[in-house]
Amino acid sequence: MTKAITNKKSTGSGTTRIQTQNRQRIIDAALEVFSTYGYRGSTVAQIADTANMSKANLLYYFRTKNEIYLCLLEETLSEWLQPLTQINPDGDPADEIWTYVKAKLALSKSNPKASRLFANEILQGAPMIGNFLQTELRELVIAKCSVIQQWIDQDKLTTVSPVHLIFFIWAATQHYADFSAQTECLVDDTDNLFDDAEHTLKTLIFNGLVPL
Amino acid sequence: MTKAITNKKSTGSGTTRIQTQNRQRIIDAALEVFSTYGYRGSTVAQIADTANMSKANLLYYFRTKNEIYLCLLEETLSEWLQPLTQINPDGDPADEIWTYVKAKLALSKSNPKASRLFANEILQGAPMIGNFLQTELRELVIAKCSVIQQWIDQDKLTTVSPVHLIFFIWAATQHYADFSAQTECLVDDTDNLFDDAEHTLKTLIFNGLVPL
DNA sequence: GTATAATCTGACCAATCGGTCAATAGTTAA
DNA sequence: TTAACTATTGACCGATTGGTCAGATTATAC
Repeated sequence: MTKAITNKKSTGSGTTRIQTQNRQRIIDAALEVFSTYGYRGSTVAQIADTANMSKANLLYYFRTKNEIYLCLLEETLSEWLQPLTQINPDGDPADEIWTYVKAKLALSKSNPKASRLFANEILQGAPMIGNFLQTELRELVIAKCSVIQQWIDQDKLTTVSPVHLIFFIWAATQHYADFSAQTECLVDDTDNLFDDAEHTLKTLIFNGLVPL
Repeated sequence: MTKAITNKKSTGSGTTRIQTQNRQRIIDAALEVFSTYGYRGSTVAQIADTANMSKANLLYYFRTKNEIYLCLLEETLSEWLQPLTQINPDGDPADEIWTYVKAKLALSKSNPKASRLFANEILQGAPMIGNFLQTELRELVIAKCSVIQQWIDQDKLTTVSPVHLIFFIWAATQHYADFSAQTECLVDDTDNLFDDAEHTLKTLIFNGLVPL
């Protein structure tokens, strides 16, 4: 009953092997291009080149430039937000926050292009994911803010604005992906860049700059 | 001897009144457009429209799109970096750093477009200001890092990596300009956004999250 | 093998891109 | 007023944009 690997489409509603393969090649290329130049600054020809594919063939898999972009955003968004969902209200506040910071920092290191993709999208006023920000992301952030607020109420954390604490973590971690062209110019020891960032971040978040 | 206000160019090397006026109109429009769409995503027609000027006339004042962009970057860069130069080695460390943070936050509030202009440029790999980053900015950052390091050596600050501390301040402050499309979706009280950010930032930088 | 559907391509399209140019309109110092 | 220069424009250019399409090629099921 289960469809074997096949190229035929009409015999079922399934996706062929070549389709799966090529759509992924396109998405990979699109991430490369869109993350660097943003939506408007990228061209389908450039994406096709990067994917080693003719432009016409690319447009056989995705009907428009916009369709590629939306598909790519969707695929990447969940991965990017996953760490935030992992924050556990029942865990130790400092542990939970630090685990989150480390996860975000690791993502910035392992997938900087995803970070730059969103940075470009939001810089341009979030024309495509504006609705997502106002609904799904907003709900998630509100939920996690109330967790943080509870920790504060229980005197387990210093009094801060939860949402600004989250912004701050986003900014500090994604900075290393989004502005890597800059950081790599200014840091001597690029090998230990993320380790040094992690250490400095830990000190700031938990102890502050004032010596005890 | 001094040239009076004039439209004539041949009689001297001076700039006419209309030139000064229109070049400024163009630069203002270019900031608006480039900061939103980045260099490649922006068009000269769009800039001309924003400046209420015909495209041909715009290109009478700036010969190429690239010339507008470079001129705009140059005009904006010094303003953007000015606060960093103001850090005084002889001042009180905490005061100096906090003054810097407040100045950067104020700039993000008053001129978010400039922040987004640089963000776009660096996101795309700093193709135009790469050399500037490697020379002028690098020198300035190294100088200020050694100041911070001295403060640390004198036990006036907790041990952190100075350059990462600077990154951290840049990230946290510019975030509110670069990602305003996001923050405005997620924050309820947008009126006090910068005040709340300032307060949270102060707590984090100087006290950390762990209650005393 | 062969029929059928999936895959791929080059040629092509209208619209837009950055930029030029000759001609026109406006300004200014005499 | 006028002569000389500046400012402005619409029409236009070749190149590139996102996208279409008819037809060639390839893979698969039987």
